[in-house]
Amino acid sequence: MRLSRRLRQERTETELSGSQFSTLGWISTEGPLTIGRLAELERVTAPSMNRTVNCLVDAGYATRTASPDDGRKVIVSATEAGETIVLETRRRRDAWLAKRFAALTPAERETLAEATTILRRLTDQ
Amino acid sequence: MRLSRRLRQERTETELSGSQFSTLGWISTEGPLTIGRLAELERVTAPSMNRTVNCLVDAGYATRTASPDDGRKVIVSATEAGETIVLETRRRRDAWLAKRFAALTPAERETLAEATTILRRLTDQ
DNA sequence: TGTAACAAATTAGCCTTGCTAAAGATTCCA
DNA sequence: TGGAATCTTTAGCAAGGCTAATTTGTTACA
Repeated sequence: MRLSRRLRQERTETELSGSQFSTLGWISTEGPLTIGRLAELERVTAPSMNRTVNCLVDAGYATRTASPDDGRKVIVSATEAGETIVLETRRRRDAWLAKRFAALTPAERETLAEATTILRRLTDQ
Repeated sequence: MRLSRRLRQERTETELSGSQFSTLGWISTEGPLTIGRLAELERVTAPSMNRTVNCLVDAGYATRTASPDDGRKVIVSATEAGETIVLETRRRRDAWLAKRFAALTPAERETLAEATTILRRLTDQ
């Protein structure tokens, strides 16, 4: 929690919020996903995800399309601007972390990588 | 972020929120602290911390006292009820994590412990 | 085939907890 | 002693969780 507050301090005004960026990241790397699936991935309720997607659509970073096979579902895709901002933001955020990471030993970086894997397994249970 | 959302799902209704519990934890283990110091420890602004402390005081888990050496400062201390709930909540939360941790190897647990140390250093810079 | 149950998204409204700006207190120092 | 600095507090805003209820579409079965 404290690390994410610290990272938030590094965010510029024009950037997307944590949830928005994380959600856009999913559809950027996994391809188009439904609201329900995104909610599941972000461990958030469907209404919460719906609002996040609204923000992304309003900002021009994502689009909603009806699912061809099931009219209840909505497919969320990243626009070109969305893909672009994911890459740019990642690059900019990495800059902050990269400075810190540069001060770590390779062994320490490896420890963080392993911890990430373990934590992901814990949350996915 | 996703892990903390997952952990939030394990919280019962009567329990304190994440920020409240974390703040109470500081004064429980570090002893009485000022609002400003708590804000710094939690990486939050003073007004935000002030509100968190209000909640704790209203709930009977903490008390405000004027600093004897500097009238501007306010010392926040844990009440007996506060100390008690920190211990109880920790025990209950640990139960959830403990089940998951039991499934880890000693080496994996060690990796998480090391990662914590490294991350703490990163946030404190 | 018509209808009832179910499923997915959405809307509405609440709460917590960040924030900034500004207002009190109190202290420090020239 | 008066003004700047420091610490807390108040007020008000925004993001982003949540639940409950509504809408729309699908599926199952009598």
